[in-house]
Amino acid sequence: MTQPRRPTMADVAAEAGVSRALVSIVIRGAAGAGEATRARVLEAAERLGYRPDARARLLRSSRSRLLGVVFDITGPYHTELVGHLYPAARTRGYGITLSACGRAQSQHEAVHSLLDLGVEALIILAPETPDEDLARLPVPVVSVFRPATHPDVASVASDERAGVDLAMNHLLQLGHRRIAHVDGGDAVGAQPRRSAYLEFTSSRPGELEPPVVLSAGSELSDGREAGARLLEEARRPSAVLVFNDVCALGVLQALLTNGVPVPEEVSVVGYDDASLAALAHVPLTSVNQQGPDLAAAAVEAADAALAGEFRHVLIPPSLTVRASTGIPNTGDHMCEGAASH
Amino acid sequence: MTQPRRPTMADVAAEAGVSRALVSIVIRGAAGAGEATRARVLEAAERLGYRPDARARLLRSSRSRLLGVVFDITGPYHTELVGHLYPAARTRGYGITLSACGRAQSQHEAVHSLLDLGVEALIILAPETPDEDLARLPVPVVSVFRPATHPDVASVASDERAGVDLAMNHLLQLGHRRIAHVDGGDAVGAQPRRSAYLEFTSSRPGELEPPVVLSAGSELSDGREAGARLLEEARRPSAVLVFNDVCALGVLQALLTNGVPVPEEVSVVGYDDASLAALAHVPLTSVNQQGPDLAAAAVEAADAALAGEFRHVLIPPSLTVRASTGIPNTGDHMCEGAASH
DNA sequence: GATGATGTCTAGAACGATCTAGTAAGATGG
DNA sequence: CCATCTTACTAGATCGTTCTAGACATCATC
Repeated sequence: MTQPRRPTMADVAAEAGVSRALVSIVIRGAAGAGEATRARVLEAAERLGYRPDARARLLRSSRSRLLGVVFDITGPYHTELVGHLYPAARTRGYGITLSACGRAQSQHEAVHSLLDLGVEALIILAPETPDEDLARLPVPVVSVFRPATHPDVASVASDERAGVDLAMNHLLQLGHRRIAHVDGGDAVGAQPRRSAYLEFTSSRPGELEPPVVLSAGSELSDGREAGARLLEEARRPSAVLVFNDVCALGVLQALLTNGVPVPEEVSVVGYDDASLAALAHVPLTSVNQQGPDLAAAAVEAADAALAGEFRHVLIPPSLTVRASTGIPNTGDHMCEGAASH
Repeated sequence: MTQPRRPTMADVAAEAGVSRALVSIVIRGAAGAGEATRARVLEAAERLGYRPDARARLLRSSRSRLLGVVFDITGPYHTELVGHLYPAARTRGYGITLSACGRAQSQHEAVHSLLDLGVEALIILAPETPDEDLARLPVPVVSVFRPATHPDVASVASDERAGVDLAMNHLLQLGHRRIAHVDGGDAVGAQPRRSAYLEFTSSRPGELEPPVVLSAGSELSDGREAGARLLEEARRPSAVLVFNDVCALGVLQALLTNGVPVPEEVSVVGYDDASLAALAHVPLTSVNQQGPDLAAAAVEAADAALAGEFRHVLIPPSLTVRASTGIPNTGDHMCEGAASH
């Protein structure tokens, strides 16, 4: 049971018959070592099973090449994005440390626990803190999902307007004329999606009927309630664009349990294309925010921010069409399906 | 934009007019400082906005009181448990560092990145590595979800047998006599649930019909296929216990899309009581693994393992009854009309 | 008054890496 | 042959903590 002490650089140096400093050079892959000794040091390190100690490295080095990621453990889409961040960071030579926030740990606590570890930059998913406070942090910050307004805060977000346009054009081409929106209340991303919806509908007075916004939120229960209210509308919309997938699932439940078939009577479009979108009873058509692209852009933005350039990136989304959308069964449409991109 | 250097212990020491060592004592809350100076040091630290540097602390101290948590970012129940681990660790004076595994990072890599950081112990959710390899790691390991067989690996898991018994007794009491099991293939936890099911059914030959096991997996598609096969059974079971909630959702979809109402024709029980169980079209009755208890036990097991005691804990689960289970409407021994709506 | 227990505080050496400055040896050039 | 540049390497300081050993009072005990 006595565990042998973990080998250090000094051990490798002794094994290879060189100085600690040279081992450091070789391990980092830095210039300044001869080809023969480099091989000898690497072989010694291998033989001893040496791994650099992250604590010491973090403490001493000026560039730790470590990115801190703050995510909300309760947000289903957050964890998906975190999964994409690992490869994105790795290919750019960065490491990643996570800190989760949620009921037990505030975003503020998560941020500071990462700063204490000496991360070079922070990637915060859906930050709650105002941009100006983020700008005051001692390391550059990349705000993901929420576009930043402050010049010293970088941001990477999905192009919400483009996403809404994709969904609305899809419904329009299917022949829908009366399209409602179940919004996300004050959740991150709700406001831009709502205004994109309003602008889309009101800019096409000939093609589309006036906007119908049902105020909801990001939870399943919000969707259920909104779905119930949708059914009470005097002239029921033939399609509905919902704030996100979880909420859309609620709408779906409300419709189906009230005997309104989807998509025959009402088409439903979700947002996020989270894994549960495909899991729904009627698989959801949903706007895909391109997680891998968002992740790659976030790491690149962190890299640029470390060089002093604060980018503001918008990633164009795509639309994943599944079974929850179809041609409306009522009235004056027909043979609209001709248009395709 | 010039960020002021982060204050160190030396700064606090100078501000309070004491030595660095004393500041260390006060900050750690260790014994050996006078009441008056303790207050003075704390006030100086507060004034400068001092926060201890985790890197240096980790590097130097023998007891870092840091637990490394390895979880699978793609497992929906894993992230839920991670959320419970934060408060569990905090109340016991531990900190937590996460490392995710998944497509981009193997469990092995995740483990070693945490070891490089100097964690005192590892909590691994559903370890893939054999126990004997885990026992050889330089820090104690707590295996969560998978009971350990090795004496030098601690483990905390849900009592699968008790969970299956809860579900089966529930169905039995509702009047079901022919109960099938859709299993999880080779997923973690599948084997004990399957054998608990087999034992339960075969130990009650008078009350229950012989076991029907449909081999599946942990994915939605596995559930869909198993659900389709269930409908082809010569004598269709009136209830089915499914490996986990995701898979149960698949079964549910297969049943509903084939016009078999749940729970009127077939009752469905899931496992995990994940948040999506309540999100289903027909909310799932599911076995709850008591996440907060599992998390608390995992941290306590890590604590005990650090003291040399390797515990093997089983947490008793509970059953959350929702709409997917009900009285069977066909029965050799029951009247037909009883269960119809 | 010597002796030992405290209780409070400090100097300085770790921890294991990186970084700065500098040395020694050989190559290049006039 | 001397000056200079490059290449390969090393000694020792340094990052910000914790830890060990000990100093210096104060106080009780013999």
